[in-house]
Amino acid sequence: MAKVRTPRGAWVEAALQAMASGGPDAVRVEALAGSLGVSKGGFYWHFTDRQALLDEMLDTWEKAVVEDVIARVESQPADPRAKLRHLFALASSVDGFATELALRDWSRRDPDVAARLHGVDNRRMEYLRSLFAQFCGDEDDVEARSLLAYSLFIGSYFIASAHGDKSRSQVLQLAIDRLLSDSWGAA
Amino acid sequence: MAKVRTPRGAWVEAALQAMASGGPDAVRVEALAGSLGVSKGGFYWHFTDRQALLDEMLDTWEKAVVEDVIARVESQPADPRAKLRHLFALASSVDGFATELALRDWSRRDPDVAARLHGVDNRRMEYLRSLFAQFCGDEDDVEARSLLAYSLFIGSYFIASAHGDKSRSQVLQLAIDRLLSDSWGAA
DNA sequence: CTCGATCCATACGCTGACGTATGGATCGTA
DNA sequence: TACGATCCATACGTCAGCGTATGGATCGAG
Repeated sequence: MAKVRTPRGAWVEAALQAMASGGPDAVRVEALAGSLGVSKGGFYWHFTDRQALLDEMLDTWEKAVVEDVIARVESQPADPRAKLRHLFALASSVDGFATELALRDWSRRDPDVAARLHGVDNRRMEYLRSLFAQFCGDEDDVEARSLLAYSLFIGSYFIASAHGDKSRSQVLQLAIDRLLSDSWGAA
Repeated sequence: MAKVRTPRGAWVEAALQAMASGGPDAVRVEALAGSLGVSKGGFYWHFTDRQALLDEMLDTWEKAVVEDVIARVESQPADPRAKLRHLFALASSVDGFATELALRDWSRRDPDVAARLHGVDNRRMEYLRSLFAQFCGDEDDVEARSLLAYSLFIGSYFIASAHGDKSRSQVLQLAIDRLLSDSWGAA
């Protein structure tokens, strides 16, 4: 009756789950084994040590939140504004955002992780620029809007404040509308 | 010769420093004692346990990054736009931002910390609203700009991407100029 | 100089987590 | 059924970190 296969991928998935809910220090071999219903015996058959699991976990995550997301948005033809709204919708629905926050915190202590996040930020910002540039003439405008958009994405998951009688998603919508507007005056 | 006084405040300060550079799990009693040049013997004279130190540390931080900052901005008379620029300048210069990021990460696992951060966010957003409302008629505009401004503050410390030939502070300036502009069109 | 208050050093017990070693248990295939 | 490949259980050694206990060490006041 005992399930005989706990494949490599199952450990990685459990690790991402633990990372999301408890941060890097919660990714403990014995705890993962417990959540998978097995003992840690098998873990050391798949992985040489804990670090090997962390590396593979980062590989998996990185691909999922950059390449896969961009591919989904690009898969259906639409104008750039619609793609940006689609992007935000995808980002807002990702329940795995906790993982990203945990990784960003971790990156401040681990140079390897920091380098990976750096790459993720650059690829995302480059994609944002490419979309904004399609309806935004001024180069400075493109850069400012891209940074504001990305900041909104990051910040909206961090900031825990009330907005009076408006819901969080309503306020987000207001902000996005303004980021997608035709023109901005500078102060 | 041996320094006889390592006051309570010194432990709190060392804890904040450790929090900034290594996160909550780096706030270890024995490590703090080491960085202060003493053994942990004295620690348990001041504090009942590690949690007591963490609580006092949060009290100290909370006051420093909300009340003290607002008081500094309000201390000199200026128009609301100048105050907002002052606020951003202060925020950008704060070297203790790493502390804030570590606390935000921690808050996802600790309800008490989460409640404190929630309060901090509300007080800061309320202050932003009060400033934007002074030159911004529409209520939705005030809310959207406040959230974007706060997101920019948070996000700019997280996002690690290059901006071509422009420096990070230049791009930030571009974004702030737009947040302070007279009017925005909606998409 | 004495003495109590304040602060520190050292040694200890305990727990949780990593990694190792070794002997199974289960599965696919012939 | 036999057997090798794959996966798991258990016990163990080691180490880091918390909290405790106890005996100092230093300082200010009188």
